[in-house]
Amino acid sequence: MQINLANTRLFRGMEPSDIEEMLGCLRAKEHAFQKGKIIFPEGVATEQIGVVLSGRVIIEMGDVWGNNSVLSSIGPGGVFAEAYACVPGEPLMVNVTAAEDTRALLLNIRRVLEPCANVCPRHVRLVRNLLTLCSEKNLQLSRRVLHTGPKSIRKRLLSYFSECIKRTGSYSFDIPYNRQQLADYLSVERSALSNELSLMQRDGLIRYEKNHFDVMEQIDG
Amino acid sequence: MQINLANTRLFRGMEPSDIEEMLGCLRAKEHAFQKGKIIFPEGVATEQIGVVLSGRVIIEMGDVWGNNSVLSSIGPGGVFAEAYACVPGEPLMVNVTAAEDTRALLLNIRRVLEPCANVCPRHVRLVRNLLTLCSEKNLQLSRRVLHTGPKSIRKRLLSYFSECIKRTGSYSFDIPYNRQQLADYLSVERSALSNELSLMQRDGLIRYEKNHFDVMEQIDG
DNA sequence: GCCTCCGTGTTGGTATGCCAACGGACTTTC
DNA sequence: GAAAGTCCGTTGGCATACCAACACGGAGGC
Repeated sequence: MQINLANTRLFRGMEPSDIEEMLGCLRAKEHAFQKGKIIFPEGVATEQIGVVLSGRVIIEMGDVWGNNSVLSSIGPGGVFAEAYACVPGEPLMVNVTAAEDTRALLLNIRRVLEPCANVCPRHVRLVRNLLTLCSEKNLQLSRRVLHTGPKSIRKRLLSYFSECIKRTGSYSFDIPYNRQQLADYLSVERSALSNELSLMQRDGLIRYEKNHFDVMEQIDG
Repeated sequence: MQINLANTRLFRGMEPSDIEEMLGCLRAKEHAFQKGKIIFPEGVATEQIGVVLSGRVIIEMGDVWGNNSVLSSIGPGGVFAEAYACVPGEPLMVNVTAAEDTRALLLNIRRVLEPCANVCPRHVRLVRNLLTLCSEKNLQLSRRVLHTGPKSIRKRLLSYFSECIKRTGSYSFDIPYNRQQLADYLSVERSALSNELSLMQRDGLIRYEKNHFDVMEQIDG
C-alpha cells in the first residue's frame, strides 16, 4: 500500500509531478524501520521531518524514573517531528519509534527552507503547508488547554460545547468522539462524564442522544 | 519607548538596516489602538500578523453565554495572531484587544510568504523565524498538556520536575515560577500545591527552598 | 435463537482537591 | 521603627472526581 503524497497535509495542493520533482530537489530519502526500532531518539535534536508512508509511528515519553507513556500515534500520511526540526538545536523530549514495520520519508528542514539554486516556486507552497500544519496543531493544543482548564466536569463540557456551537453556528451539533474519547480529550473519567451528562440533561441544560447534542440557549441567571 | 525589532522573536538574527528595508517590501503598517479597542475581532479570519511595539495586547475568550476570560497578555516585542494568520480562512476563536494605548506593526502573511520580485534573501530568515516561533509555542503547549494530564497534584509536579531534570541534566535546579505561577501552570490551587510540596518533602521525595529544588534520585519500587 | 463484545448509563464508597482563612517571614515605604 | 504588602505554608470543612462494579441495549457471529 502506497500513500499518495498529494493527499498529505505537507504536500497538499501540489501536483504529483511537481512533488516527484521536488523530492529530488529536497534530497528526500525513503527509510524503512523495523517494528520497535527507534526513529528519532529522545535527547538529541533532529533536522529531519518525517512523513509516514506505511505502517505506524508512535510518540512516547518517559520520565526520569522510567515510566513510559504513549502521547500519540501517527499513521500513513501523517507528519512527525516537524516541531522539533523547526526549532534549531532543540533536543527531543520524546522517543519516536516504529509501532509496526514502517516506511517513512525523511526531509531535511534546511533543504525545505533554503531557496534552491533553480528558483523553485513549489518550495513556497511546501513552506506554507508546513507553517499551516504547525499553526493548526497550535490551535488544536490551545483549545485542549482551554477545555481542560476548568476544574469541574460540567464546566469542561460547557467550554467544549461552546466551541462546538461557535464552530457550527448552531446549538445543535454532532461531536466526533465517543464517550471514552471525549473523556480522554477533557481529561476526566468516562463514567463520571456519562454521569455529568445525565445530570446536565436532568437540569435542562442539554439534551443528547449518542453523538448528537442540543444545548439549551438559556437566559443567564 | 521604542522596541528594537531586531530583538523580537520574529526579526531576530536580522540586521536593523535589513529590517528597515524589509518592512517596506512587506508593506508593513504601524497602527495605533486606543485602550479597549478591538484589534482583531472573534469570528472572522485574519491575514495579518501583529507585533506589539508599545503598550499591551490581551487575548480574551468569551463563551456563547457571555462569560469572558483572559487567555494571555502580550507586551512589547511580542507577536500575536500568527497561528490564525497561517491557517487560511480560520476564524479567530478569541478577541484581540488593546489593554492600554498600543502601537502595533501589522504584516500581511501573504507578503511574508510570497517570494518578492527582487529575490530577497531576508524573506527566508523571516519565514524561518516565523516557523520557529510557531514550533516553539507548539512545544510549550505540548508540555503544558503533558503536565496537566495527571490527576493528582503530586503526579503533575513529578511530571514537571522530570522535565526540569531532563532539561538541566541535573536533579538540582531552579524553576522560573513562584508558587502562584506554578499553580496556574499546573492548573491547581496554590495552597494545595504548597501543601503537596510539604508532603513530598516529608516523604523524602524532594527538598526545596524558595525556587530551588532537589529531587531525590530514588530507586524505584 | 443464542452468545459475545462493545458502548453507554448508573451507583456507592473512597480519595483528593478546592476553598477560605490564618499566621509567619520578609520587603518596601514613609 | 511601624505599617502595609507580598509570598509561602498550614489547617479543616466541604465539594467533587475517581474508581470499581454492575445493568442495559444494540451489533455482529454462529
